[in-house]
Amino acid sequence: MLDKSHKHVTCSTCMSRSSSLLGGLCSDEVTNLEDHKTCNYYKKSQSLFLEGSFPRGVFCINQGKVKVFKRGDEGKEQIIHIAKEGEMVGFRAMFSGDPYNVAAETLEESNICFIAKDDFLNMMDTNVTLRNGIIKELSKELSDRASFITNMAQKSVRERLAFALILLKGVYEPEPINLSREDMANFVGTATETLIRLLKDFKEEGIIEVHTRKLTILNLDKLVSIAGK
Amino acid sequence: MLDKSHKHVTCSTCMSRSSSLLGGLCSDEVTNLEDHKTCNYYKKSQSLFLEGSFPRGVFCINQGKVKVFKRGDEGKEQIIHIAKEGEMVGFRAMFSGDPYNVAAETLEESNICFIAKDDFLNMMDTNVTLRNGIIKELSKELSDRASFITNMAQKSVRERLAFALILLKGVYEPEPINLSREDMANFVGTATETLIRLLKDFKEEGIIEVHTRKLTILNLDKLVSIAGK
DNA sequence: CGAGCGATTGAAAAGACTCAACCACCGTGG
DNA sequence: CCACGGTGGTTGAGTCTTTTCAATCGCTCG
Repeated sequence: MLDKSHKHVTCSTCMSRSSSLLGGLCSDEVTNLEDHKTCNYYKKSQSLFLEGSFPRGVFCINQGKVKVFKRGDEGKEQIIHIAKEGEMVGFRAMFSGDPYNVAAETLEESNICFIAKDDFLNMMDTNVTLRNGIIKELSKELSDRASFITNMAQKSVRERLAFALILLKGVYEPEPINLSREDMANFVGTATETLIRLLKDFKEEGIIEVHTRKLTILNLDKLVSIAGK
Repeated sequence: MLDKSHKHVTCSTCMSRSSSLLGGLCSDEVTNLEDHKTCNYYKKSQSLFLEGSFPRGVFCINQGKVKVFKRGDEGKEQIIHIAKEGEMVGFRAMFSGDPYNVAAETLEESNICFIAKDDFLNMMDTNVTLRNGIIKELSKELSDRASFITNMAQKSVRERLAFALILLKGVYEPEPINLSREDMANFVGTATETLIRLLKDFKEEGIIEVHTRKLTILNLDKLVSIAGK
């Protein structure tokens, strides 16, 4: 069970921070960060920010998972990314000055800290490591998305599902993967029914194991070979 | 016809530079840039860099067009972006330290300058405007790609083609759009035959006009309404 | 003039989606 | 404690879009 006291998360001892983009801060900076950040407990399915709204700061996930998604014409979500503990969410639009092009929402109960825009930009001005980390992170995501686009355009749903499960294995550590069928379909980019049928195939092929919502990968190698390059 | 003398492009008078990310340089910096950059004439279909190679610097397009693409499992190209005069190409991987995840190749004869990695990174260190411009650009592209992914996942080929033509209108200014059917298909993310059939539909609906390879948009509004949000 | 590549067309097959119905689990209130 | 209602999960059938494969056409370059 999660600690619901929002006062309890301190940056200096935060395991999520040390392995994140904010891991390179000196102790003064951490103290300063601690003074300026706020921390909140979120229930499942709560919104961090909406598409079209203007960014007021960045979110640091201390515990929990967050989906970042965009809605298509008919309102169907396309999940672009699933963020876990240690990741930061919502900083891209802060730099461009544009409103958010995506929305973010918790997938489970979570502890998430918030750093206001000005504070964060100040840190970036003074801390070269942080700045370079951010630039590197943006570049990496850009590269990931080029692959995502190519997969979406060229792979079959079966291949994409295999690929998605491999990614999800990294997000849900330790397993099992615990995601609604609809969210999983919206991540893979397919209809819920199609996703369910393919999961069934994988189950029959002994690749995965399923208990209600919870999914465990039994044969990663096979998934890798299905997913392709 | 293009000027094939690679010595002829000077940064200080370069119209492509002034409207680009490098528009904010002071005159000292421009002089310095001029000393360090090289400029080359490229024929159609020449490679700027390959997927998997390591970045040695950035490319500034003075004249011409460049496709940025990634190959899928079966070698089919997915075009991620088409860059025109004034755009810079190939800087993302430079920051992440990884090899290129995409390749770039000229679509027509082009004049393209090259700035070595160290020189560019030095400029970024000293010039806040440039640095912020880069961060902003990275963020913007990230946002574009979120939309690209969503379109790819949720729109029909017809809708995506309409969307692509609108984008291409912006790249090919003045029209006509002049792109091989295969490249266009690889941009839309479909089979060449499907693309051809849909172009034929658009032609019959009076939306576009086609002369061999050259394509002009007659009814932009209709394209917009087909493309959707 | 001929070779070759890109463009085009047709026909058939496959993959994925939609729609509709049904099931199963879970929390609620009687 | 159990019936009820609701949400999310599952299945089946039919349809439609898109792909694939094969063949033809037509321009351009040597």
